[in-house]
Amino acid sequence: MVTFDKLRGPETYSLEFFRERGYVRKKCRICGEYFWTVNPDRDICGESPCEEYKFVGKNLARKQVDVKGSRELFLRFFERRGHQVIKPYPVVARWRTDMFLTDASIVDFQPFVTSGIAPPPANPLVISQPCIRLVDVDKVGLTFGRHLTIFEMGGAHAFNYPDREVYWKEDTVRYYHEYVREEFGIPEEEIIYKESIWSGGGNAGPCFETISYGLELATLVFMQYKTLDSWLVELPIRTVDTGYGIERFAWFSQGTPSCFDAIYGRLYPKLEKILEVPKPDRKLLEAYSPYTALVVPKASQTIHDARRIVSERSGIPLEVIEKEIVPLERVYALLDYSKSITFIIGEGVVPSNVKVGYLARLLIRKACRLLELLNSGDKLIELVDLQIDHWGGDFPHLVEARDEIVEIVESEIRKFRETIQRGASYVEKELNQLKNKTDTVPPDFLVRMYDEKGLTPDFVKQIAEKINVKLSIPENFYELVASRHLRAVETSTQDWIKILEEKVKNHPATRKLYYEKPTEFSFKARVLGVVDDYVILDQTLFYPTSGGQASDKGFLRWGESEARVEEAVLLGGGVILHKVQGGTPPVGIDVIGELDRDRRLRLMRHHTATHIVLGAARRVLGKHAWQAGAEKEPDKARLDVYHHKRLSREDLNKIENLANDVVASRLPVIVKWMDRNEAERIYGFTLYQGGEVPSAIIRVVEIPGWDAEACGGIHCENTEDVGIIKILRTERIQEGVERFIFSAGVSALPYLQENDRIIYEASLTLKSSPQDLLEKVREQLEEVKEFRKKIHSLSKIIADYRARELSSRPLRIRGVEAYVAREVGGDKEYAFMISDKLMEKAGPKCIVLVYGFERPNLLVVSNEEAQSQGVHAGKMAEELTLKLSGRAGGQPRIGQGTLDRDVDEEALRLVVGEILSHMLGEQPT
RNA sequence: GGGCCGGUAGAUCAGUGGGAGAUCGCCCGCCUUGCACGCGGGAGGUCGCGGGUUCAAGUCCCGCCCGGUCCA
Repeated sequence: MVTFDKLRGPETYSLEFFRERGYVRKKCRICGEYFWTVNPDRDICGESPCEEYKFVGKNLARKQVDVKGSRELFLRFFERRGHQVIKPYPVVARWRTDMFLTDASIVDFQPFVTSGIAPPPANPLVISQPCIRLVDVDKVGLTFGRHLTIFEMGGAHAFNYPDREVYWKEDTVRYYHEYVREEFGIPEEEIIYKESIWSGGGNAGPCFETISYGLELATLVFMQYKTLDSWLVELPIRTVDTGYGIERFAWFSQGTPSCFDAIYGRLYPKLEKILEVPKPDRKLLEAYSPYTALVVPKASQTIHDARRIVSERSGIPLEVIEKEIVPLERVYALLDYSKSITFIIGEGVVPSNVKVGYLARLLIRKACRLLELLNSGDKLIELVDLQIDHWGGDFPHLVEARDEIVEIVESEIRKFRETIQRGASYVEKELNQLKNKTDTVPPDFLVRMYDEKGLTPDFVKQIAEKINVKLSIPENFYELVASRHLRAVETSTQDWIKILEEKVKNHPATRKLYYEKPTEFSFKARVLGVVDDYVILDQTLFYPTSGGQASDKGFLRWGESEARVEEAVLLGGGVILHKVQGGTPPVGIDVIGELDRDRRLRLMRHHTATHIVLGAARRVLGKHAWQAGAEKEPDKARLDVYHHKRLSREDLNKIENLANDVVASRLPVIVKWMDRNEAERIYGFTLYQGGEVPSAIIRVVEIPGWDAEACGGIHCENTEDVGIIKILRTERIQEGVERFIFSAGVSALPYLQENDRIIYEASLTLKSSPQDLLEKVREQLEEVKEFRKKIHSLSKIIADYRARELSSRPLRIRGVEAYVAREVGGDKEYAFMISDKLMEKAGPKCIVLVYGFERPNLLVVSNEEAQSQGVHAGKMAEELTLKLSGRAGGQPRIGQGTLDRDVDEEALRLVVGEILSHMLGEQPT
């Protein structure tokens, strides 16, 4: 074990090669880092931000290359030096659970190769890997292309095993030196090697950052440690991890003002048509560009600071920068974002609010906002199209996926627009309300808008300015957001597994008979151990819960005894535990294991059906319909897939039909163990629908011409064995993920029968037939509506009639008229109709109605004149219930309540009279 | 996975425990050569679903469904 400090000494970096070439070790007077140079007078390391770019506008390289040229030059150079060229991996790192996007070429080989679980596809190898990094997403453009969210990393990799050394530091540096000398003609005094330590993804090692003319062109990493807290532990496999900046070499070779000119130079005419941003004067750019080296993407340097520094050093006034450069920077960022979007969506990522989908959404929204600033709000699709054209030659999968990419990006833009529109009107309303009450907007308003409506502070401010509300964005805005999300850390529920693993660690891995004899249902095995209720055998046919397939159940028998197997559990070390009920067998004897045959067959059908449905979903919905999760039980299975909109009835029918076509086609289900690299080569990365598979040899389940997945499950031998696939229902479990719940073979029967029963009984109840049921239900609903209307109009007629009747015999007390009635039926609406009618006449009056069939309800209404004389309807209602029964309450105009016991009209008149006299007596007029 | 906001007429949304509303759209009529505007009238609602509290729930509480959004 060593510490990071130990790596900092000169001995780590001192090479024979440097001695040969006359390199000396110097310390940079600006950043204080050590670097190697052949020029003993040099005292600046040359890397940004210590020095400005020295190559802009100059023709320093032996040849000029674009991205493709740069990539080819790099690959061929190393191919000639014994490296095998490997095709690039996806930018979406689906083979890893610890990261979403491929952000370096070495990621392709982590963790399986670098940790020794699987061999590399070749050794040494060379690859040009598209990488996506979103850490500096907001600074893209400011550095004129030194930072990109998407770039190609030229990786020359050698994996050094204890028994096989390929090459290490000396050759790595020699290769680099040769490359820049021979291919680009960079003179030795301009090739600087700066010492550094690289650390990431749990690994670390010393490295050289190579610098020429102020630009870091490559990083040469010697990965040889695992990081453990602050300690470094030696790895058995030392990995040469070099990253050559393919775009940076192109930029340097062309000497253009920005890296974007080098990448997209020939695209500008088309681009100007789309965005209408005039290209600034080349002289201005060449004067400005070198100083963008001084911009560092750190929080300590605000965008404003950066602009001021560049303005001072370049002598270009801030106003000119704002007017000429800033719009261009936005165009640069848009080029970069739209390329990232194209690549991510092109690999089937569905924008959402979770995981990698969230990153895709973030990029699309940032791009939309930038386009709005350039008054080209609706041009993202055109940019994406442009990117597909531009990169389609080198990455043909983008062209194949064009329609899907466009559809998904369009759908996401639409969602964003809706969010913005909804949010804008909401903010305006809220702010207008605030404006009436106070001058200052409370600080949590911005946070609330961001959290609840997804509106950024600058957007809210924009709206506020429109309606003349002053508002300032707090410096610590994102901290305020974060503080809203403080919560308890989730606890691990896997502790019991760890305890069991500890208890069985001395047992050998259980032999998996279920793979050797997937069609057998009974077996003989020896009992190796018993832990609590768990039995350990030397071999087993019981398939343990894994890969979403539920465990087998059955019996263990020995002598006259037997125990029920409730579940089989696979532990980390490969030991399978059989959880039994009804006693455990003695250790050392032989037992007969017998599977619940019906259960196993149902599980097999559901597992094969899951692969078939996934294949159908991918064909109907698109290649983006990756599996997001799956579970197979005996009675049903569920499959979650990524998709950007709700499944329609039509999608569902298509998928169900297609799946059953495959069932009926009698396709064999082929299971084979394959070398990982070979399987990836033949089937591609769609193998990993179920997530990462941590081994060199993987089990591939293939339905020829339909689906192939790395899968550990037990399957039918032929698709026809599945019987039938019935999709029972679908759910949207979260944004961008749809769930299919389906049942296969005999398991589907109870669901179908239940549906039949419901329809049958519904038909019977409605005195209809299953065929006419739908029409009958519609008719009945119409009828109910009609009846409602009829009741309404009849109520009106009766109410008017009753009102006339009542108006002839009011109770008169001190000039106030009281109309009292016990209505035999009616509802609240009817009672109000009577009251409204009676109230049409002038004069102080109140109305007391008891109505309703089952429970007597009470309504008291008092008009303004009566109220002014002291007749309070709410209080009257309350007092009525006190004298009679029940409870009531209300306001001066209206009182309502319920009586517990019925009351006849005469008694009611009497009580109302009493209360009214009392009320009027207290406040005599 | 966790947090927060929301779901009321075809659309956009008000709604304070006590009678379900506004605006636009739709239909009819008036005005007009016609259209738009204007005027008058009308249709359109299981207040997401299910429980609970209450004399009384669109409104308060709980659960579920659906949508939005932020964080990991």
